[in-house]
Amino acid sequence: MTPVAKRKMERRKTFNDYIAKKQLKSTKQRDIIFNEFFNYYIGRHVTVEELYEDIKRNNPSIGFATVYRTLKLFKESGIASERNFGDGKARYEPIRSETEHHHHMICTECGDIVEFANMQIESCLHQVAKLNEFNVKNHKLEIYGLCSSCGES
Amino acid sequence: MTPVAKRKMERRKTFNDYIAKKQLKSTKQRDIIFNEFFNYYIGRHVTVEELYEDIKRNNPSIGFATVYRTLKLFKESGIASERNFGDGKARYEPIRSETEHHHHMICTECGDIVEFANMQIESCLHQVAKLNEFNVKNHKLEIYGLCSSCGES
DNA sequence: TTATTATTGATATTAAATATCAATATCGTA
DNA sequence: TACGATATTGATATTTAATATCAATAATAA
Repeated sequence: MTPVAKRKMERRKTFNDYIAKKQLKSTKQRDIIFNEFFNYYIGRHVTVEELYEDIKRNNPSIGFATVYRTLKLFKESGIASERNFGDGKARYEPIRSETEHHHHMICTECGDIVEFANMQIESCLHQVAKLNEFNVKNHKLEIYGLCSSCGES
Repeated sequence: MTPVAKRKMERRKTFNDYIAKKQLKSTKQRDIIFNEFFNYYIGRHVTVEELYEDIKRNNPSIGFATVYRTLKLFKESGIASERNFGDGKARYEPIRSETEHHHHMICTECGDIVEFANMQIESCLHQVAKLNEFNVKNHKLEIYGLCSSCGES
């Protein structure tokens, strides 16, 4: 099995476990949204509206509210994360790995998003938290500026 | 002159310069809001609504829209920064120094905000940006979790 | 199969951000 | 100091994303 396929199965299991634990039900709509989101949006940052428009093309009967609620469910179950890049719209992104925590550079000119990970930053940050006796659950680092295409760096 | 008083004058000058450059006008309302914001909200993170309610007590004639617009002006002129801690409301904070860039740890239980600065994180981050030929204009790091009072760290 | 309970989709509501606009204040200039 | 051009103000309206509501429907356990 390829690593990608393996990861896909893990996510599905995590989601199923969450469904079971919370005594929720698995539905056709959730399956459709799951597949669309995790097949086509790895490494991307999609708004509820965008995903809804996308899914509607092949599944016209699915409602906006269902997409909205399902993305929240993905987030709650730990297989997706919610991002906010300052344009007033929440964005959702599939979590690729349990361990790797990545961050974003957002170009304020063209909207392009570059992802990066940096172990040193991670360790500094946990050190700072430890000093303050702060129990870290989550963290985000966003760099705003001009990407290589838009500005002389 | 104390450092605080000096900083106050610098901010005022920055703001006046911005006003002049953009051919805006200086008004009583802007003065009132300026004083309230920079006298009482250093190190704090105030919403438009909160500042409006505060100012209204001594200046009942000032409108919400004016407070809203003036905080935007502070931000544009570089003397305040806008923050968003995930509760859907924009918060404004006076910028204390031109050089020091600080970040936030937000307790998801009690809402308490602890500020911190870390040179090593700053330099890592600029290094990453340089590698990607990304021209940094701004950046934010937020750590979410439980503060020392709310959770066993 | 049935009873129970969660889900769905359409729509309504909420709340923050922002736009509108007539009345008014500011400011450079005569 | 008065005038005219222009920005500002404050009340209110509008927009928009997020969320709540609810009757009809689908999923699951017994």
